[in-house]
Amino acid sequence: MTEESATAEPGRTVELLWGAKESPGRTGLNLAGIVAAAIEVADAEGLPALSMRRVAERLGFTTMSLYRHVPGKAELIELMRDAVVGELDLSAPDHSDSGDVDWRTGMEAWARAHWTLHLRHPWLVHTAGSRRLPGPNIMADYERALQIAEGTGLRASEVVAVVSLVAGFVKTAAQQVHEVRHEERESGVSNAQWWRGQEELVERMGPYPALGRLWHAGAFDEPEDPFDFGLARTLDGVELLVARRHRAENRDEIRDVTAPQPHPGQCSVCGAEFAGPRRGRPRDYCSRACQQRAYRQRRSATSASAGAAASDSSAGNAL
Amino acid sequence: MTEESATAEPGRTVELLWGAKESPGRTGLNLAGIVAAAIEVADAEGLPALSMRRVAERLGFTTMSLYRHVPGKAELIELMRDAVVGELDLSAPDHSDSGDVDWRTGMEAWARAHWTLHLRHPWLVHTAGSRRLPGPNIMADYERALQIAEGTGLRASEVVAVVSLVAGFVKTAAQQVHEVRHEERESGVSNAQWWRGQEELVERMGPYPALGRLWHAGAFDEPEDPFDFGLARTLDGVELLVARRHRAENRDEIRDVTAPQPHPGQCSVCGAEFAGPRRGRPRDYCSRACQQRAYRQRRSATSASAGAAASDSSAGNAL
DNA sequence: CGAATAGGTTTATGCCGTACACGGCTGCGT
DNA sequence: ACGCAGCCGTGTACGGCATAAACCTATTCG
Repeated sequence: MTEESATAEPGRTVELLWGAKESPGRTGLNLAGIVAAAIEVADAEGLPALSMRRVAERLGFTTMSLYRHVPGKAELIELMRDAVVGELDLSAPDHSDSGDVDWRTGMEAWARAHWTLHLRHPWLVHTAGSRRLPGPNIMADYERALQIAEGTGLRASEVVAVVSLVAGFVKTAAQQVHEVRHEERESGVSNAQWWRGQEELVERMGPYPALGRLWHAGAFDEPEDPFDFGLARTLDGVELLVARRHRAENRDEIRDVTAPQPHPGQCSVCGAEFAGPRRGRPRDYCSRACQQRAYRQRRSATSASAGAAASDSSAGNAL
Repeated sequence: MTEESATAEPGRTVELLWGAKESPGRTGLNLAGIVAAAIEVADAEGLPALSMRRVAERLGFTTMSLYRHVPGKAELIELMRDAVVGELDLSAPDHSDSGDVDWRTGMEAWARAHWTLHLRHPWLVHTAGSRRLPGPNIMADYERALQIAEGTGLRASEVVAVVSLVAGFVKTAAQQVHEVRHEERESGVSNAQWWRGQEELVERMGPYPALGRLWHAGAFDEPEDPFDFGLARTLDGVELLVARRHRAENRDEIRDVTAPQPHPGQCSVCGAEFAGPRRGRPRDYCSRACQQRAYRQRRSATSASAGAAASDSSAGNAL
């Protein structure tokens, strides 16, 4: 998986990524052509099949000729990443209405755009996304995501974390789907067929009661769409945080002012709206059940993470 | 990166994973030793440094000797996966209290256990997790996760999706952290240092206003812990779904969750219209009798519906 | 006109996974 | 006791990989 990065001067690669002049009239090899050919190979045959040889052959040149234009394979992949991110449409920033409208629809659109990108270029999930030298397209895309996430009104560090979370989710979902697809292709057995074939196994060697129950309930016959399901949960989770923050803010304001108003509330656990008491302290939860849930949640949040988990930071990757 | 899997009979590998007898008295090479050595190499030097040669050297044998015990590298990695998952502690099933207590703390514990596993074995994120031939430890762990997720009371397909979501999140979070760590090691520059070095860049070539704002707000100096933050959001998202389901059930299935409805109601059992209370929670039933009918109905409806024809499906990976 | 330079090529090095043929050992049926 | 089969470790070899270094040739520029 390559893994090695630019051994030479970093200035060279930044020039490749950002300079991008490359007089277009030339006849022979050029950077754009190499990158395009590499993307074609990777799209068609996967990252492991991507080699300098294959790219050079496709272009009708010798292997080593590529090295006149690209420092090495790692940099080539970096260039490929930036190139495909350039396919994304960054338009529809916040065109109309109010300024910070609806971070959620924006975030969802961003996620879905990346999702289709991953479907088009399966090899993306196997690339590292180095913090070093993010190309211009990647930077623009990251900026876009941050702008959207800023609409949540969360703290700066949380905004960044939200973008990482959503980007990470998309990547994982793509990974999972491609895994299944890859195995289907390789074995010629569709996933459904495979699970059906496992029926005997599941039933016979069944010290797996839960798996058995779920299997019999059809969980694997009519599965949830992993992307839609996961994205909804993830954004719900973010939205809940946002709602809690807003509530906390508004609470202060309202309390300072003359309070008695029939407080319509929004449950800080399930988000449902409910009619609060007309006087007295406004309720936080729509039901005893949600109150209990919140308690458990609070309790579990106190447990420190066992792992060392270097506190050094970890801003890292968007795409 | 290998990518190829068992070209030979699949029966062989399943035997390796599950058979595991391997009379322990033998002096020479054995499967367990090979797997252990491979794990040591991968832990210490990363997956790309893992080669059959390196493993063999560490054991004092020739490269080809390994092939007497393992069909190939792909299978060796599969064995490594299963072996490290075996390190997990599957205890604390649902020891006490009521049956379905607190899926959330269970799920969080499961996630944290996997998190430390990924910190201990960074190469895990680069392995595929094939649906074929999951080893016994992986199966047991998956079963465990499903059991926990069943506590949500969600539908079968959703339970599976929840496990995939959480497992995927852990993997992604680990990936992001290892990426950063790897680059730090490689470049000798800590992440914080790097971002500080970017200050000029961000400011100078700043068509990145959001990035600039967040940077100045210290988002990258004191970032959120990506694991804790993401896990909380993810589980919040799931919990929201659970809460909504409970509310919907209690309220009797239909009816929009967000619409509290004006007071005059229509009995959801007999359909009769009736005048509801002028304030407080609107009633769902026109009479105590209908309420009771609904209860009985709900109780008998516990029987699961049989899954129809199998669609494409996409169950996939846990770990 | 001479020299520098950019672009493409050739050759070589050292990794990698693994196919294949071989040899020594051990145990079993005769 | 003998032969033979099977297991286990070995040696050699092949094709593929990234890439370092030297080389060859036009074009360009002083």
